[in-house]
Amino acid sequence: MELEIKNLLKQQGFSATKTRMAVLGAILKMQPASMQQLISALPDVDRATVYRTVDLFVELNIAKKVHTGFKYRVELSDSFQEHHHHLTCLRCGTVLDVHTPEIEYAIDQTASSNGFRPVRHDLEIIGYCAQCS
Amino acid sequence: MELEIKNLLKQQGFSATKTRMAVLGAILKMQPASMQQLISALPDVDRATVYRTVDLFVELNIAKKVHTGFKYRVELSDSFQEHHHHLTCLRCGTVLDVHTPEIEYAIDQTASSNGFRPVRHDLEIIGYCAQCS
DNA sequence: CTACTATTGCAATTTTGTCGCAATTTGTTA
DNA sequence: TAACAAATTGCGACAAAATTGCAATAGTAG
Repeated sequence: MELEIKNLLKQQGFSATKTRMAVLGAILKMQPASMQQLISALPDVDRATVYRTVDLFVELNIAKKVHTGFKYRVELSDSFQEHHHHLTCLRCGTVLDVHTPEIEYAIDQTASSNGFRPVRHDLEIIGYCAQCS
Repeated sequence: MELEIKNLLKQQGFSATKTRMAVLGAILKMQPASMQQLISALPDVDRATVYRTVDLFVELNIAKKVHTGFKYRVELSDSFQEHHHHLTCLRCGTVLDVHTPEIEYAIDQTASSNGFRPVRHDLEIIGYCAQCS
């Protein structure tokens, strides 16, 4: 995975620097990761650089920003892992990943029946997990 | 609508002040409205008051925060208008409201099949509208 | 190795959101 | 309606989050 992305960066004319690889590593390890989490996990990388690197990753479609609760978090884009949604627990904060064809289908149907051509979508489900219910 | 909410406020032990009604009016007119939009639309209301008022509305389930693009916006809660989702056009910025039972059903199914008790959800569809496709 | 370009850290700044408190407004009671 | 108590608001300071310009550094090609 790291190698694949390293090549993608070079291919697009960007360097696969240690710093960028460090940010990538943190995203891989913590996803979905908030900016604050990434920043604290990378004490040797400047805050501004973390922001700029994440923005670069988003532009290159390596990562994407999703919402869990009321702030966005960063995770690998759908090109590098299966498209999925998050179930966020209000009590313990656990984030569960789910993939459901039915939801995808319903979303596409709804969009096209409105003459809308969907590019992407973002679904966030908030509630209580099995343990906290 | 304003009257209904005025009564709800009083009923809950809060005053329906001019300031609060002004914030409500701005939400009604601009929804979904970003905090910055609300703040600029209400030059005579202090920034802190706008935040406090929106928070109060959210607590009382008069308004809710939703995501369109990458910051949250404020709109009336589902108690005062039909639950819906947004189709946001990348080109012209139009936001289309849609309501689809199929999506709701699929979301509930997915949540419960994971032992998750959903409280609310937020779906945002990004793409191109009929005119801009 | 040298020279050029991209990347990074740093510091300053902007934007966003919060807090305590004094002043004002609102609601109540007489 | 006058006056008091409680709720609400504005103000100013502050804190946190995000962005920017620029100089120093690291990466890359020849």
